[in-house]
Amino acid sequence: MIKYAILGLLHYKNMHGYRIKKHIEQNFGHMWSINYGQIYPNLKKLEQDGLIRMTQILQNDEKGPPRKLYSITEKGKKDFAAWLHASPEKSMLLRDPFLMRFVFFGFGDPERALELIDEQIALYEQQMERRRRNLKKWKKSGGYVRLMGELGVSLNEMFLQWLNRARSEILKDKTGETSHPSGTQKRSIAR
Amino acid sequence: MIKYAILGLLHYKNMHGYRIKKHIEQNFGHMWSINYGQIYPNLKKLEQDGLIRMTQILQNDEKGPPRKLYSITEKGKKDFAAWLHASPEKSMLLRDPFLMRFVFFGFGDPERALELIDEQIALYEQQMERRRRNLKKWKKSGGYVRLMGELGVSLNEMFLQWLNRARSEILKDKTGETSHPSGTQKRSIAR
DNA sequence: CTGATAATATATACTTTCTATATATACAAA
DNA sequence: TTTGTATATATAGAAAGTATATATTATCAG
Repeated sequence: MIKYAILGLLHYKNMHGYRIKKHIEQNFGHMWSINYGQIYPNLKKLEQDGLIRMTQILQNDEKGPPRKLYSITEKGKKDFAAWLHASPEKSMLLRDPFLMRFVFFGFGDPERALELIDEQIALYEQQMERRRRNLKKWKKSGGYVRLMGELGVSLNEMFLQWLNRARSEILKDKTGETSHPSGTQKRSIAR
Repeated sequence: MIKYAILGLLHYKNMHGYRIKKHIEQNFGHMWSINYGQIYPNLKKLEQDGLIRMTQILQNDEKGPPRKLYSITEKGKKDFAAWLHASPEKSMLLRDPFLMRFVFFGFGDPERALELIDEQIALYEQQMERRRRNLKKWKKSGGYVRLMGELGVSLNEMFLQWLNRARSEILKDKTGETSHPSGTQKRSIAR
């Protein structure tokens, strides 16, 4: 999929790897983060396959080594268009080391569970501000990119609400019935 | 992270690979889907590291080849507990081939974009039913697992709302100003 | 002016995750 | 008897993600 993120960005303008990473993080980087170790091998492969081409090496006028500017080829545009109009094969994938812990909190210390929830709340409140700021920038720009930004804000809001609800439920359970903590899992998995 | 999903599940009871996959999908499989190609190599590695142990080979009373039952060791429990109480290193990752297309819909055919959105709406309405059904089962079970199920439902609801909003906005844009489609991206990426 | 630090940029080795496919067992149906 | 289907394990290979090395230049401290 990184392949198509790169091909898509090169529709806007010619870019070098470093810039591509910045754009990926700023545009659909709400829930995405990418690495140089993913960018450069992909650029190499795409060039080998003739989907992109290195057009020029720019001497960096600020600092650092020269930039390798890539542009998309006709073949690349065709490949991208075919992908864009195809029905997505796979569905949404959400992976979160916090949520992975959450389902198992019943095996751990409820105090620590609450601490970790508070960490998450703080983290996503911070992120919320950043996302709202970015949204203002996108208000002017193309519809799809703006809508994507709005999804990021909605997701963040929903998650914060859920975290707060979880927090108060666990707190209630802990103080209310210390002898029968419903959070203590034994064989409570659905079959 | 799959490592800890396996170690976590083995806290409930001894299991074989096939059963572990089913449980992963049914418990936190809202946004997760796992493959045998991820299960068996992990079981192998965990056994080598002494975190789990193959306790018995059960002759399958239904059909198919014998099952290899694994149990968690003391070392495994210690490793799991340390992970459970640690602050998560990385943050939420959302990867979705539909959303990846969505940000680039401006480079494609708006008609097709609407079709793909409708596909997603149909898909998530189906999923919504399944999730609500599962939620009823979890009402009885442990707090954390149930809360996790509720997150799945909230996420699904929010996403469906967003899809419908996106749908009507794109439709409005298309019929309203055919000469100035705001969906047509040129250089509308945030810097 | 020399050396340390920081920002820009590319590159590669390695690990984990994911996909695809092969193999074995047994029951049921055609 | 072959074909299909459900159960179960296993492995090869591709894609994604992490960690780290290297090069270039500006800036600032000593």
